[in-house]
Amino acid sequence: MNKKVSLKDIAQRVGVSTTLVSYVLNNQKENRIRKDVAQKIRDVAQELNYRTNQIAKSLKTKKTFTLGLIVADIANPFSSSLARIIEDEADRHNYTVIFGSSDENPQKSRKLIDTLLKRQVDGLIIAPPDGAASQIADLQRHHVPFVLIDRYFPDLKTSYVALDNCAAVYAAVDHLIDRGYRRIGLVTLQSSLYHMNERKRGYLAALKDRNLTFHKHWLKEISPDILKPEIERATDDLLAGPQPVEALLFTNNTVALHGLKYLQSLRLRIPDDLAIVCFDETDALDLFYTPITHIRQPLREIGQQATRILLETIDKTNKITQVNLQAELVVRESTSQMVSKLVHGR
Amino acid sequence: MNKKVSLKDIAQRVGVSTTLVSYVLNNQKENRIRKDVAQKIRDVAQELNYRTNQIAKSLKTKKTFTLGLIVADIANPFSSSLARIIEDEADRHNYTVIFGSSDENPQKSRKLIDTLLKRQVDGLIIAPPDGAASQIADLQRHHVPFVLIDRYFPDLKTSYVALDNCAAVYAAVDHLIDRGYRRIGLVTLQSSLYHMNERKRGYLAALKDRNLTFHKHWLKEISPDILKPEIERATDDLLAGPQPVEALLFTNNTVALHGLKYLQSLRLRIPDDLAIVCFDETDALDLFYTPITHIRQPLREIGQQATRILLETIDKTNKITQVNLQAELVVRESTSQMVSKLVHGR
DNA sequence: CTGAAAGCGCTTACAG
DNA sequence: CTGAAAGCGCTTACAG
Repeated sequence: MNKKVSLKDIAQRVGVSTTLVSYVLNNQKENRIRKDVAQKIRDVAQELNYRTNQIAKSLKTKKTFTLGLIVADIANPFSSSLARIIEDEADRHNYTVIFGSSDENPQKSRKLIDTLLKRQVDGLIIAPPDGAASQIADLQRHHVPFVLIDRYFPDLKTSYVALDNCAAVYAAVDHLIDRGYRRIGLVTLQSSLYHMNERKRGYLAALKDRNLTFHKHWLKEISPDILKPEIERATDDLLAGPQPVEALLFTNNTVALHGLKYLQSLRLRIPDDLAIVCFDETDALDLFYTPITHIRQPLREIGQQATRILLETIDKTNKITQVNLQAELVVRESTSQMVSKLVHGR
Repeated sequence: MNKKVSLKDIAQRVGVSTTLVSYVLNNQKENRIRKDVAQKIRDVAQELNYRTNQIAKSLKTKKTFTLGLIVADIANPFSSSLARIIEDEADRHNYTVIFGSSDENPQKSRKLIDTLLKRQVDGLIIAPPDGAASQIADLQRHHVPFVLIDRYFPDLKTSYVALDNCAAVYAAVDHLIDRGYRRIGLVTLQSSLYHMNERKRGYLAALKDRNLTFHKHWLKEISPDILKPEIERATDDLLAGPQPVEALLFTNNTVALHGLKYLQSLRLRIPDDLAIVCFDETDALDLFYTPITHIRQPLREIGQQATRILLETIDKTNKITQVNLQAELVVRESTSQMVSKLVHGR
């Protein structure tokens, strides 16, 4: 790269001090600087194609205007949609974002936090993986500005923006019951993360409140490592036997994707053979032949609020803000009123 | 945040110079430094939880170990999949990545380049929007290390990693003709970007080489701003009249998504009523009731090669590398052998 | 209205 | 084997 032009270069060219150049280019002390000198400085800066060295500026001001974002996997549409919203909101405040994917792995997440902190990001937005509670507690202890998204640790008093996952699933199950379904299965991920437990809790609570006895084989907890085969086996199980489930709820977009794919291959008729609700809204859902009832997270709200809260925290460091948002149940044909099995063969 | 600990803090605590601390922590001059002193320094660094200030280091070394990535839209799975691959490859070389979305807008792309350069990224990976040729030429003139991905400007001698788009579409159309289809439509985006033109060119060349006369109403060029209604109208057009098309090719993932959605709503039978080929592979495709023949880009290759080429360029600045990769046609049921219209009503 | 100087937290050529 | 000192490119309190 060509030697970059610095304040000093401009100063020499104009015949003033770097102090003055700095003031002018930062629009400071405008009333105390001679108009013609200021203009000359601007002209030369323009002419030399000057570009602030943000690194040098940051070293001095101790502010990088950079945010660190740690998601589970930027290739997952849930993460990348959030990333886009955060990017835009950050940009609105002249912040830039560095991202990293943790792959739900606490070692990776720890390494990412370390890397980002070395780079002096002004704050972090983190979707923490299972097992990251201690790292988060560390951040807190060292007064690093951060806000959690999507997941959080109820034992830790930190800022976060998350969904009321229990209520979201509760509403979905309630809806299924309203529509006449009684044997309702849940396919979810094995995880000790709070948000996943909440989804399970919402399911159980809804069944209970409607006086449906829960059969434990209706609840399938899948290992994330061998997602596909396990989802297929779980689905087979749920549909086997004399009392197959009549409705199925998938608790996130990955599970839903593989689940729906498998149902497709089984040539099951939705909702006649099986009603379906999916957690998360994805473009993919639209291509399924039956429009799918799904739980829509307010992604824009999550991303924007997280960014704003983080920026506030960066300014005055002691505030903790916790935001719980409500999901929206988007009702489509995959949960139409149940038709008795004896009749539906039309 | 707590006052961060610096080399000086460690030096004072141990009673040595910062010089020594710097050498030890960077594993330099190891043979010249007393083992016990080195150990003591390491211990104290550990104890104080020291973390290098990468900003200060960068200012001195003029290297940030940061890459800038400009994609069209990080929320689009094509971009985010590439981002993930680039992230991993960069990480393998201890680089971190800052990203930004240009929304196919040259003003945004220019602003992003400016922001990233101010932040002293060591190099850029860019999927340039239509109209960005001059900015790219500027980068080149100022010897900024960069490599283009997905798109490039044939008039500019720059590094890039891209697909042989013409061959990709040619092969797809050829395949359709092999399978008995004669009236083949193309739905693509209005764009003067080379890669999009190449897709069109591949389509026309394939028809020509197989002696099929091209009817210009088979080629629909859609405005990206009003994608959905235009795709619907284009599809209607192509299917109307006494000579509707028998097969349709969508030239990218966004067009494909909207196109398939619309076909779905029309309750068209694929491939009986219409054969389909989509450009780009997405999870979404798997949910369509007929498995879709599609053009698969070697995303891993694109992302990894782009990253590696950029890192090479950063080291020795004068090299230009241009990589053209071949797509793979993944044949599925949406392009099964054509059945004569008179017979297919079984 | 303007500038000399210190300092942000590192690295590193040089001297001893 | 170790350290004093200069310098990366900025900002800014202070002096005039």
